[in-house]
Amino acid sequence: MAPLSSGKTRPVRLADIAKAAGVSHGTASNVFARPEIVREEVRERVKAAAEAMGYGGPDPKGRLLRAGKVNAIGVATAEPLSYFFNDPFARVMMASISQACDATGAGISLVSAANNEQLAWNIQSALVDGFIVFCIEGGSRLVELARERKLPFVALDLDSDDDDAVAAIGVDNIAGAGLAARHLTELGHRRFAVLALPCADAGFGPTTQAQVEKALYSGTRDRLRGYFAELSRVDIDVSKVPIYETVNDEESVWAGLDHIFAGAETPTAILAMSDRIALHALDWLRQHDITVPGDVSIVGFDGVPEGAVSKPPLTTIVQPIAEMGRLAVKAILENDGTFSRQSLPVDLVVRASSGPSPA
Amino acid sequence: MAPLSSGKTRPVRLADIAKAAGVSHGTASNVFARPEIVREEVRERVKAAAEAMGYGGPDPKGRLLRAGKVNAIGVATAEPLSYFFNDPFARVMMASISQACDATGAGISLVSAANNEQLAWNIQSALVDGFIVFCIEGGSRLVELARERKLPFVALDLDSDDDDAVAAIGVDNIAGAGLAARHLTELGHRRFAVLALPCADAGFGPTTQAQVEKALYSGTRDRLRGYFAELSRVDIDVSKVPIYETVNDEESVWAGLDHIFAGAETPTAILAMSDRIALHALDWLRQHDITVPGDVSIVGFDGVPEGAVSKPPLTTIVQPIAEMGRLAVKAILENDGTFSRQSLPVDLVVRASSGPSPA
DNA sequence: TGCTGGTTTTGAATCGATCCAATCATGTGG
DNA sequence: CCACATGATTGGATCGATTCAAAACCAGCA
Repeated sequence: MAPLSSGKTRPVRLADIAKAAGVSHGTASNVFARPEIVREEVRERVKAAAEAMGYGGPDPKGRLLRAGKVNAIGVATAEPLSYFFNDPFARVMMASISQACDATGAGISLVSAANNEQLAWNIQSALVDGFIVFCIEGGSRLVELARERKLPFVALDLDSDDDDAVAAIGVDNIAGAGLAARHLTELGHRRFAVLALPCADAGFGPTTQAQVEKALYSGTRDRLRGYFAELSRVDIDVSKVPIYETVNDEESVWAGLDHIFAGAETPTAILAMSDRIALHALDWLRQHDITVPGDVSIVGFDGVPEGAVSKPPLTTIVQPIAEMGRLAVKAILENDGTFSRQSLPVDLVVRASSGPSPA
Repeated sequence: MAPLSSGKTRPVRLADIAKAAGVSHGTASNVFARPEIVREEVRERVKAAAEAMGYGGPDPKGRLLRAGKVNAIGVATAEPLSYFFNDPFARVMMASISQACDATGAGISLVSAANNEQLAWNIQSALVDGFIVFCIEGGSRLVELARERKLPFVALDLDSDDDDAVAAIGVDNIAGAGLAARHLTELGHRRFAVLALPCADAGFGPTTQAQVEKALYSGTRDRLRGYFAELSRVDIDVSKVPIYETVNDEESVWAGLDHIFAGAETPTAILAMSDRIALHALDWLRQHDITVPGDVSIVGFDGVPEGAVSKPPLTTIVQPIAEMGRLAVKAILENDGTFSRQSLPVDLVVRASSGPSPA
């Protein structure tokens, strides 16, 4: 019942076992960190003491402060954490990021929060050597927060192009979209519709080229520019092409198709700004007995694995997702301050969702 | 060129800005941690100094040591990190773990390594408050390592039942397997085959009941026990039921089916110990023009979402994956030392991969 | 002026390790 | 028997913050 010896058990520290083994804390530390430099007899004595006192090995918390490096990279998003495991694009990207981390022995910390104060705190207190930021929506605030930490970071998806100071990795959206459109025009299509990604945090519904030009998210804007540049080239009147802004989910995509196919002149070709949109569209078309690619052709964007096994398999613009992940990890770990923005090439992969125009 | 003023810039510390602002480090700390208790004038001065010197806010590394709690849980596996994003079961589990973490504001650290020394180090140096261990294969070593850290931890999947001291969350494999078998016997099936999960780290190939009884992984063993108990109950000679041990991938499952259907008396019902096995089996059967459930019925185990959209949709034993994740996170965060092992109930979900016996 | 009560600010102690220059011990060659 | 190289051990300094008891400050009042 002595005031100090009773009470809750404090976890054992390195210093405790050093004292118990009758050596200095320096030596005790060496037993764990560089066992070869301490005499066998002493080493055994210290290890025995550690065992006896239930010491769990040097606490990384302590080591961390001294070492400076966490050896883990943070992956941040404004979505809930489960986004990383549910969204197809995120999953492929994460798989490639984790491969790169495995290769270098770095760990991964998932950072997120749906609500805002939480998010700020999570970013501010994340124990990481750098951030990879998923800029899907509302990315700018995330980037701002990450940058405030003054840690190396890269944004994935060159979303907010207003700020050239942020390091970012993305793809050439304009060229990719051009590829998709050209593929369809070469198949003879003349009547198009666009299922767009979000332009801002607003919601979904029909929109116009002018609206999209003002879009908050440059990815959306650039893909539309790519589409339209190519369509204009073959004298299609882009002002007549319906554009429907979705939020990348089933509900908004289906609403978009309801809207698009309600018109008098229905399209024979659909340009979808993401594979997820395209896959939802495929479901809608099947349910409405519109055959693909017989009646309507559709081309996606991203190149997620689901596209390869859908019915029919999806023609799409594939992003070099694995390469992007690898580069992002490399940029964080070998951060030499020189990295800035980088735009990777994309590829058209023709599968069975596109075919000659019916007319 | 003075020896101290030149050279590489050291990151700014809280103490630096305290000095610059002419206050003590204690006050400077308060400016960030409890702004309301410091006089406005001082607060602004400190903030201005921080801004001017490019201070990124209090470094979590420092805070951590004092605070003691990391506020993150580690999820460990012996597989490569990408396992978390590629394996269907792991993904669903992770999604539910991450939801639970989101709700409490905890972060997630992914810990892994394919090779062994790396793994040990990764576990030993992970900055986490506790571990959730995925015991798929080679789980015992992982559990050992995790336990050595003397942190709270739970094993998912009650794999190594030899050791009752480890906290674990799993399902009643015997009852679940029984449910699967009974469902098929009630449909009139008499000729069975079993596609098993791994028994040990060995490889794959045909095996026997006696072998499985000695299995390293109790999950595999218990599921077989559940199957056979039920089959015996309706007087099926289980010694004649072929068992093929797979490694849960396409190659081994297909090899298993090649083997099973090479025999004279082919089964009308297949018991698959995982949905992943069942889904690969579905592919094999389709390629061999064996209709499901016309010629052969199949029942899986796990309840992954892919099973609901396969062709045909998979009859399976669903595990309460979400509940398991929630419980695991709770066990770590509210660790009061009382938690031990917990076995959750499973459900039979009948879909279209099972039907009456053809004969 | 001295005292009281309240709000701010200070600075030493702490968290748990690692690092490194100095010290101590031991053995070898001259 | 001393000088010196080699190897093992020590203990103070450090990493970057937070905490809290004590001191300082200030205003109001007798």
